[in-house]
Amino acid sequence: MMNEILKPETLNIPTPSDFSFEECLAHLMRSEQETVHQVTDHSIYKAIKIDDDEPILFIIDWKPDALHVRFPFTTPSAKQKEQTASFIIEWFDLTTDLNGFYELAKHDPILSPIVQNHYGLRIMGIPNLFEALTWAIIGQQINLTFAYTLKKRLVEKYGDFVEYEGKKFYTFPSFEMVASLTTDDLRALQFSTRKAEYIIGIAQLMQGGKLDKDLLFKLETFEQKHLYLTTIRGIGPWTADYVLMKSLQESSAFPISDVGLHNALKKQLNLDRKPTMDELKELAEKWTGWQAYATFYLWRSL
DNA sequence: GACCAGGATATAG
DNA sequence: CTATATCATGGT
Repeated sequence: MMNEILKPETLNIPTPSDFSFEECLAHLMRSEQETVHQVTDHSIYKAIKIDDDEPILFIIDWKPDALHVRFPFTTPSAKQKEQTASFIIEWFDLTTDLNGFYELAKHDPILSPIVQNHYGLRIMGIPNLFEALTWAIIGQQINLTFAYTLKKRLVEKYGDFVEYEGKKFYTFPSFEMVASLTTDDLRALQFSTRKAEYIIGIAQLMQGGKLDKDLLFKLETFEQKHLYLTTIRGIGPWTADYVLMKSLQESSAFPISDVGLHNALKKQLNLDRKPTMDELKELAEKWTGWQAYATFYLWRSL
């Protein structure tokens, strides 16, 4: 049909009934310095690479009950459409059934009000494993504002981009690119020497085929994945949990030492101090299987 | 001007 | 094994 040909390439991705696009948007808009996506007037703009090709830009809008995806810049192949769809499904964690978590939260005085305020929020992931690892390492022990500054410098210097309507849309730097850098290259962006070593080391590990998502997926248990990650230099318990939560969709991942988590609990429990490790463990017992969602909602409460 | 940031490691005791 | 210094710099 004629208008079938003229119709721009689009993609429709159904969303669950308890999905809140606005809550997810609020998460994506939390930093002015974000460089790997942009939100304008309730539309999300993002560029990704598929098969190491040129970046593909897509725009996501939401209308009940689906995400509508446009490709303004390219006419995507069937494969590109398919990969974009899988990326978005992972990004918004659309396959997780949240009923278990919401049921649990009803009986939890800490989570209950947060879930009410942010109902429909899903864990916004970082499907790209190298990006998740790098972002976690950047965020170690520094405030989020500075972390975003460092990420912005890295992305704008070593990422690729496409231009659309006068704006640049960056993809996160590839591990191949970062594997070829020296620590001085990252020191120039004000990374600490240690973090530069960690990030380049991980990039080289990935380039050598010794670390990727498939490899982690093949490990049977959560503990095995966690152990595999923490044997890598620069990846401690917090980073492993953060990455398992944001990139591997492990709902049991629990960055228990996270400062933001501590501050959120301090606020919710009206404490004049941060919770102790014993208190954290006791609270989290009720969250078994949903620690990642409990953490993500607590972060949101800050 | 301390002190803390979405920690991890190297080194010392 | 546990304790402590170190990292780089922005925000408070």
